[in-house]
Order: sequence, then C-alpha cells, then structure tokens
Amino acid sequence: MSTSSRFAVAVHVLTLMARADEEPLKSEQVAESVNTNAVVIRRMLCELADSNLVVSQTGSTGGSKLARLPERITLLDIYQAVESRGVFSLHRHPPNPDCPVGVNIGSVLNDVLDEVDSAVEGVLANMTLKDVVSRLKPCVSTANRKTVTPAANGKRKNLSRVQSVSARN
Amino acid sequence: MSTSSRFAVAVHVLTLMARADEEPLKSEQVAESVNTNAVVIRRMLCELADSNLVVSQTGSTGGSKLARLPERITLLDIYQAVESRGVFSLHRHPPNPDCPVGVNIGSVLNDVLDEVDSAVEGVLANMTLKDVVSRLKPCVSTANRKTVTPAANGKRKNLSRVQSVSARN
DNA sequence: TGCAACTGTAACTATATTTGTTACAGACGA
DNA sequence: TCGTCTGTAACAAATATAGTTACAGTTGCA
Repeated sequence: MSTSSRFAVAVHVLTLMARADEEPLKSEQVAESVNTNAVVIRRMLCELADSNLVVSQTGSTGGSKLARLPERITLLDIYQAVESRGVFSLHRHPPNPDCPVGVNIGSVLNDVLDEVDSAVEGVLANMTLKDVVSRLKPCVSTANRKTVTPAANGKRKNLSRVQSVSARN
Repeated sequence: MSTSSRFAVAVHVLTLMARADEEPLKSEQVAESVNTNAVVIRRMLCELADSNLVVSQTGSTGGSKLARLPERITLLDIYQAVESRGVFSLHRHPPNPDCPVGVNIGSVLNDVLDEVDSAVEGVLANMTLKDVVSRLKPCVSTANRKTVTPAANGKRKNLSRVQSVSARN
C-alpha cells in the first residue's frame, strides 16, 4: 500500500507541543525527536498551520505551539491536515469503457472506498491529542533514562509497519 | 498517502471472472478490460491464486477462474491477498529513543493504527464479490454501448482518487 | 509428434511519490 | 544591526508501483 508516514510524524510533532504546553518549540528541536531534517518538520508545520492546528512565529525567539488545547484536537483533524487522499486509489489509468465491467466498476468501488474512508475517520475522530499524551504518560517523570519500559515496544497486530524493531541503518 | 491501485484492480479482475462464470479468462482479455499489460494481470493472478481466490491453468486452453463462488469471496479476502501492509506507516526512521515522546510514541500509534486497520477490515468483510457484481448489474444487458448511464459516473465524497474524470494520457 | 496458445517469472525500465538536503530571503527580538 | 528563527524553493535520494520484453514450461489438438 505504500502509505506515507506523514500522519505518524504529525501526531508525534503535535504530541511534543502538547507536552511543551505554551512554550514554542523550534523546528530543530522537533526534528531531533522525530529523527529527521528540520526542513521536513517546517514543511509539515506549515500544513498544520494551514489547518489551524499550530501557530508559528518567525524571528529569533520564534517556534511553533498548538493553536488550541490538546483535548480539542482529534486525530482526524491531524489526518485531514496532512493526508490528502483517501485510503485506497482507483486504477492508475481508467479501465476500458467498452467493457461493461470496466465502464462502471469505478462507481461501485468509489462507494466502497467511501465507506472505508468513513470508517477510518470514525476511529480517528474518537481520539484526541490529549488521549495520546495520556497514553504516553507511563514512561515520563523519571526523565530521560535510556531504558525503555518493556510494554513500550508494542508490536502491530499485522506485519511490517516499517520501523518496527530494528530500522534500516 | 500514495495508496496503490492493487485492490481496485484485483476487485476488477475478480468481478470479470465472477461474470464469466466457470469460463476461464485469459490474462490478455482481462488486461484489455483493466487497460493494462497482461503481465501485470498475471502477476496479480499469481497472488490471488496463492490466497486461493482463483485457479489458473497453463497450456493452450488455459486461463483463470474463481476458486469458489462469488458469494464466498469477501472484499477483505481480496484486500488481504494483494495489499500487504496496513493503512498507515510509522516513521520511516525510528524516532529518537532518548526523547520521552520519541521512545514510545510508536507504541501508542501502533494501537491506533491497529484500530484503524480493524475498522477497514470490518467494512471490507461485509461485502462479497457477488455484491459487487449485483451493484454492477444495472448497466448490462444492452451490451457494449458507449454511452454511460449518468449514475455510473459517481464521484468520491472527498477528492482526488486518481482516474476520476480524465486520466493522464 | 509438433505446433500454437497459454501461464509463470525474471529482469529491466519508467513513473510517481515521499523524504532528505542545501541554500537563502525575510521576520523579529535584543 | 546582528544572530536566530521560519518559510520556501530547488534539487537529490530513496522507495514503491506499474509497465515492458523476453523466454521457459505446460497443455490441447491436429
């Protein structure tokens, strides 16, 4: 399916800000936690700002912070801000219009794919950024230790979500 | 999100076979309806055969047909046969393990993404290939006309699913 | 038996999309 | 005015999907 990691990264970024409270974070700081380039983060922050999820300020004391309380930001808001297309795509090239199946399979599939999208959105609408922060909590307080709590290395139900155990470098 | 069209194509292919009844279809015929290369179809047929959704036969009178009745093949079966990964991915490179958020955001996200996957699977499990064929029916009988019934040009709720109106060549 | 018509598959190439990088203009506080 | 930010353009790298060519092996049939 080749999904992007944009949603995962966006949630990560906003989670950092939720925990930073009102303190604006610099793209460089965020990039360090996400483990990517600061420009990638800034690009994403622009999209999040377009959707009114964060506010950024330029200048020497600049940075970005949440535009509203974490409990008022759902994962659906985040998803819609950074993932434009739906879950599936139709054919890359349109099917043969001279074939009775080809000519209207797209219509049938669209209905199905809309249902799928709605289901996804339903799940995402039910969780807020605050919920994410809470679920994260268990490992905090004993700041910056290197050891990971065993439960923190959860595995997906299904397979390869990339990154899982050991990454590629 | 950059989803693939594999699911759409697979449903298309199996729909053709459902309508062909027991008559085996040649990859060339299928490719013509899907509007792609026969090898692309044969590759997909191999995957579908691995999942026991179709049976193929080599030789001069060969071809492929459904391995069981259309009412016994769900869209979930098809999805699982051709789309390996879940709907979303985690970070391409693992986040910074020295950051309290980075170290276990993956675990929280995994839970969410599992929920999303389950929701998608739930929707797909509720429709069979037979249902798809039925929904297709309205336009048949008056074979091979070029005009499309107005209702057949349905649009997605959201935007660009590719292919929509005019394609790219 | 030999041919023609298939499938299965390997090995590429082409195309698209996402991610990462470098560079720099402009904003802004001190 | 200077240093430190953001915003953004332009491009390179990485990845994944789709399309193409080529060919070995299978099978029905004359």
